Amino acid sequence: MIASAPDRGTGAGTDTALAADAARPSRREQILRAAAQLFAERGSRSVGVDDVGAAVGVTGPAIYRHFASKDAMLAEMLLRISERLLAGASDQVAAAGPDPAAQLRALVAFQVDFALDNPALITVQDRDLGSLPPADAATVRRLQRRYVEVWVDVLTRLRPEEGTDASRARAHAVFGLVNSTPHSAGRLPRPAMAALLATMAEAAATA
Amino acid sequence: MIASAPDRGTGAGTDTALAADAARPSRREQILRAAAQLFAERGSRSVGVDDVGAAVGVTGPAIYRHFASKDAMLAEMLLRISERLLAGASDQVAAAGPDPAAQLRALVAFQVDFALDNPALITVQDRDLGSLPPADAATVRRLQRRYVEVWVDVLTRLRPEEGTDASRARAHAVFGLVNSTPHSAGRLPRPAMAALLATMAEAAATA
DNA sequence: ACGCCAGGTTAACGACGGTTCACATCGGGG
DNA sequence: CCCCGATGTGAACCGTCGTTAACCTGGCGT
Repeated sequence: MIASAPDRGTGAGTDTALAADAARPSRREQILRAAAQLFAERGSRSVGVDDVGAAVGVTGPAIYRHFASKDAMLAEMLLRISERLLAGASDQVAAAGPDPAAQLRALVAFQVDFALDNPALITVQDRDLGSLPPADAATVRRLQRRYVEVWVDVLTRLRPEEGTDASRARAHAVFGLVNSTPHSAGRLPRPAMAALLATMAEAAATA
Repeated sequence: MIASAPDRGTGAGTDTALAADAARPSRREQILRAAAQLFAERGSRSVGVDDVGAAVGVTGPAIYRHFASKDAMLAEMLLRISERLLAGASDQVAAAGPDPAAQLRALVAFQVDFALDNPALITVQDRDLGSLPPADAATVRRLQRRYVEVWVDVLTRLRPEEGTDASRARAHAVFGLVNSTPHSAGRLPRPAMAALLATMAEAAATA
């Protein structure tokens, strides 16, 4: 496997999902970002390796200097998102104190920000999971499940009279709500969009 | 050997929107339903014509006795959904009287029922639109836009202080919420699921 | 009884796309 | 200065898949 790009020391910069180094992203990161964009627009199976190459100014086969296969690209993409989401959600809950309502607000804000920052990844994640090699798909699904469980825990603590099945359905519904941003992109300024989604999500979660 | 397949054979949730003749679906309808199911599970590009054929007990090329091409299958599928949704929404609004709140409740109930009845079609519609020949894609998008506008009108009348952009974002968010049902399938009994989704959707729409 | 057509079948074709290969290039360390 | 590893290129390989072709068959109208 190709050696990973040199890490920026202690890397103080917060990276948005795929942007490991915003200033001068390695070719590898360029490819991942371009691929995410293309996959989101047309679906991973409709995007050729040549398309991805062209998007970063390189021919198709050059991709194989950085990734073992097209599937490996998709796998890394989805694994990163899942891990980021899970870690982020856990952090938010931990940082929000013991109040479930506060935890929910933190989770919603986190998910809204993530969705607005990474619409392409959001789209790819739930569209192309099935195009992953089974082993990777299983890993991603495990991570996703744990992410959902973070929400389910909070929601169940918030409304103990509902069962966990209802909480799970609620969680999925809230994801669907927030993740609708790729469909209504750009019509509203981002802060207004963030506020609107957060309001709607919290209302739905607690209705 | 199989002149006409046994009647209600396919156990899993059959999508009512594709069931033109529920009692004895024509081979053509069988194919559309099986294809919708497969497309929803694996994405249209990952499903071969042989797979669709096998799902209805024939070989791949037999499909071409009923459809001009694989694309034509997908096109008919998506055109039907879009038309059904638009017609249904228009009817609901017309039948709900002049009160925007009542109209919204009717729209929500309609969308929830449709999503619960046709999870496969819901999934295919927003995943495989891009795999459609451009002409068909344009038509579907036109129908979808008019469907959204039905919602936007109601939402804007309900909260005139918000602009239509916010209403549009709200509409998309509500669609995302309700259409999350394929992701949390079967955990709750259907009436409970319908009630939960309706409650959440109305709360989100009016928050 | 007969022929035709709707609907199937298998085999083959052709295009597309992922992947590999053999070869260029270039920049940096011994 | 030269070798080497990293990176990229164009050509070729090959499997998959949509589609077509040629042939079969069983039921139905006349």
